[in-house]
This record gives sequence, C-alpha cells and structure tokens, in this order.
Amino acid sequence: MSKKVMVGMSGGVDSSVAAYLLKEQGYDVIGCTLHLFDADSSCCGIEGAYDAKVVCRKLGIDHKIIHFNELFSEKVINYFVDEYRRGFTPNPCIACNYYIKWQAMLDEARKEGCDYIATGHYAYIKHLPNGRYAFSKAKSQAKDQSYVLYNLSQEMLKSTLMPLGDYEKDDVRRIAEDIGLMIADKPDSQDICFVENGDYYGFMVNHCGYSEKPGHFVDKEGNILGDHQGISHFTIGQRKGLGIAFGEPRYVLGINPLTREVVLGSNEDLMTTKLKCNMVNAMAVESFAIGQRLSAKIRYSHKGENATVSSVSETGLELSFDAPVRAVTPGQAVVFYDGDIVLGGGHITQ
RNA sequence: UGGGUCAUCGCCAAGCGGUAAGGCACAGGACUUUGACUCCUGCAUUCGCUGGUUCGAAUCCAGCUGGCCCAG
Repeated sequence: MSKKVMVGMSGGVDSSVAAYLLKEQGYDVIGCTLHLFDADSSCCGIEGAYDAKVVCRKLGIDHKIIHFNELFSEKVINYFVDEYRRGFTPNPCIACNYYIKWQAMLDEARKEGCDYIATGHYAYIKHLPNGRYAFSKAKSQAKDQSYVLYNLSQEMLKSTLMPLGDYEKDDVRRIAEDIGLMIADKPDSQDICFVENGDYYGFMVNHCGYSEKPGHFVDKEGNILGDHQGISHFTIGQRKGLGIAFGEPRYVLGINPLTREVVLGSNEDLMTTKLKCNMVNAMAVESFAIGQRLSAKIRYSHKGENATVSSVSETGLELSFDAPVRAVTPGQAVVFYDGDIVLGGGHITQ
C-alpha cells in the first residue's frame, strides 16, 4: 500500500506542482488548503482554496480546507505585533511555517492517516549519516527557502516531503503548463501575506488595536535630531521613510522601546562582527559548542558570512563573524549553514 | 541705528554674463514567501522682491525685504 501524504496547497504554482510530482512518484496524495486569514493574498486567503480545489480535481486527488484562523491569529499575528512593540523586527513567515504549516498541519495529517506532509518549498531534506534530518539548500540558489525553515524539529522533518528541491522556478512553471494547470503563470507570492499594500503599521492599528507614542531620533551621542511617529515604523538598517535630510544617507542603528528613541547613523555604523541569538534550534547537529565554524545568514536575502560560535549558554549563543556584516536586526532569524546543509539557527536578540 | 555679510527645489549646496550640477528627503517601479538594504526612473521654464545695464543675467548695478555677525 502506498504511503499517504498531505500536501499544503496555496493555490499557487509551486505547491500545485509539488502535489503533482508526489502523485507521479506513487504517493497517495491529498491536497489541503489552510485558511489562515480573510484577505486577498495567495498564501493565507480563502481565495487560493478555489484554485487549489481546481488543481486537485485536475490531478484527481482529494482536497480539503482547514480553518486555522484562530491559531494563525495567536501564533503569527500576535507574535508579529508583540515583536514590533518591543522594538524587534519579526519574520512572520518563519512563525507561520513552524506553528501552522508544520505543527498544526502535521496534526491534521495524522488524523487523516497520512504518513507525511509536503509543501512546495524550494529546499531538500536530507537524512544525514549521524541519523539526523536537515534541510539543504535548493538546487536553485535564487529560490532557496531553507532559511525560513531553520526552526523545524527533527520530528517535523522526518515526516516531511519536499519535492521541489531539484527544480528551478522556470521548470516548475513549465511543468504546470505541460499538465494544463491554469495557475501556471500566477505571480510569486511576496510581502507579508496578511498585510495589504505593504502597510504593516496600518494593519496593526486597524486589526490589532495597536497604538504607540511618538519619539525622538537621536544620534549615537544621544543628541536629538528630530521626531518620529513611533518605533514600529523602523527596523535596523532602514534608510527610507525617516523624513530627515543630512546631506548623506542616514540609517537606523538602534531602537529603544523604553525611551522610544530611534538612533540614526551612517552605513559604516551598521557594520558589526558580533551577534547574539536565543531560541536556538539544532538541526543537522546535536548541539552547538564554542569554536564551531559555520556560515550564518542574518536575513532571508543574505548570502551568508563565515563565523565562529564564541559563546554558548542555557538560553542561546553568540557568533563572531570573520568579516563585518551589515545591520544585524533583533527579531530576525540567523541561520547556520555548513555548505548547503542547515546546521540550525536562532532568533537574533542583539 | 551705523558697518559688514548672505539670500538658488522640503533640507544642504554648485554656479562667478551665455541660457539652473550634485547629495539628502520625497514619489513611482524593479528585486523579495518577513521587515529592510540595493537598483532604476521622476523631481526648480526658475534662482527673496522691484527696476536697470546687456544680443543675453541666478550671475553686473540700484532700491526694497529678510537672516546672520560686529558696533552700540
């Protein structure tokens, strides 16, 4: 009897082709669309469910919709707002992947008698000689999504299939066209899925009752440079939207939620060789020790920089980079690699 | 009130008689399963005001208005 797998289907090209490939590989596939939030978007809206259903019918597989609105609101949106409230910059996709797309969907999948869950992410899952499971970067470096999956547990990885690791985006679209999926040319998802027009501040105010007070822009010495409308409008390294002219670009160096001060400085001031993180997840390795060499990505689009683990504690660890990295941002994830293999990662605190 | 000095886009700032650089800010786009960064495009028919000289002035002259600095 063939193994049963539940594929998370957004109605987009990637997850649709993932479902197709698994079916071709002989799995007993069931498509599942997660309803997370009522908005026009490709990855959490209910709209994608229709496309997914059509694709499933085309592929001849069952399709179901699971409503995770409350869980999404609690685990992703609340986290999102809380991070901004304390001057951090959240990455909601990472929280959503862990709590919703894996933890919650895996539960549902087991109830359905599935052996695995699967998604259309661009990454490989490897079973290593040491017995552990770990993500490996996708063949397509440009689309690689291993970064946003660094915090998944061994249990989750063991029960996951990820069929797109070997494919380029163009290949996936071609497959979608070849098998006659009408969503073949659907645009890639981007921006925060539950926020419209990129206005995350407006979202927090209108949907989450968020409010905050104005504060000062200050320089490194603490001199007041001007006023801003609230710390959540900013993130480390930000240049645009400051509304202040200095003859040369100014960037956000730091955010203090207590004094509501936003520190401004030059690009040079953003460079650092140190980083602290907590909530560390060990993936390809059992744990991390001082002296461990690795390549660390400090944001989704970062190429990675060689570093050494300089200290380890109960709650987290510190990294020392070989060369300065720009704008280490609390709230973002730092993901550790050994070549293409994800060693693990953490939540940046400093 | 005398003497000096300056007045160019929201901010800073080139220009020095030949028909308005640039930076910052801002707007739009590209990139992107987060926020950012980055890149591309746009952005003063006009140079405090009023006259004058000149073929031609932001650039020279006069007066006015305003800011700053000395003197008092």
